[in-house]
Amino acid sequence: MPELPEVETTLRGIAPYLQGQRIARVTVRDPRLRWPVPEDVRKAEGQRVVQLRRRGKYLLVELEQGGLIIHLGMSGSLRVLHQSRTPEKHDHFDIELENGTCLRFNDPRRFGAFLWVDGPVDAHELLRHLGPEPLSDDFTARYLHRLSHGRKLAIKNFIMNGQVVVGVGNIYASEALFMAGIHPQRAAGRISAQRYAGLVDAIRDVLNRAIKMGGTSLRDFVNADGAPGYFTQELLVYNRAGGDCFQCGGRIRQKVIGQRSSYYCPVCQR
DNA sequence: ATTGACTCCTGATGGC
DNA sequence: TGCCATCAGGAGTCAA
Repeated sequence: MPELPEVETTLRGIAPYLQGQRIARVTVRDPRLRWPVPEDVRKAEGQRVVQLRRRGKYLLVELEQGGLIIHLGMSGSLRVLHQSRTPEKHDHFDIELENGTCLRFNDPRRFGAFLWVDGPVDAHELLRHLGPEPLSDDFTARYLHRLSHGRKLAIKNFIMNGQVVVGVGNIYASEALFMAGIHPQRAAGRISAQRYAGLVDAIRDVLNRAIKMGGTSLRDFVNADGAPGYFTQELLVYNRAGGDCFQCGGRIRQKVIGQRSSYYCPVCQR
């Protein structure tokens, strides 16, 4: 999926067209997503978009009364259409504005979500237990170090857990751990405060740079204009199994950790 | 409480 | 060309 940088890229791409505009119609063409799309989403019709925000990998559409939550899942994308286009396969829903602009959601794997929230959009249960935003001041080495105390799970799984920190998915977890020189399988509780400081810096740095490049497109991520992200060419280890480590010249390895492919340099990462 | 396995689904890819 | 296995960026849920 879209990880934090891809969701942020999507947000920045669609926000200018949505903020302050009035929603004319919500059309659900195929409600089969991660959870069936509720009829309630049509409560958005006639309402003005007060604000568009991101929380972790969730896009939040705050309306005058209630709001919408959109998650891109693994293969979802949102496109802004300036003129009408024939819906294609996997185009699950449209949010049409009074000014004629249309936001169209496509998701082949159907792991995405489109939900209605009564009341404040942040109050939804899905968002209740999320950890801090990695680009906020709440995300510190001290916080990570304390939270990891005594925990034996692999550091990669630890930082990919949304209750620990949001937005770090499989690609950027591998990248940040390489940058910080930490082996992805190291027990989270066996990493010093100092090394956590390096990891926090690495996570912030890789996410910020990826946002600047419009995200990573391995196969299907496209932004609101339908263009891919360019961070793919900046990846240091992800998807580079067998390639040379840019730091030591050794061989990049691929290993399944917690059911997900992980990439790392066994020499540089301990 | 913490952890790991399983699950949802379609599509791309590679081997034979 | 077809068939089959494998893999894919997420994350909720369940069982141990």
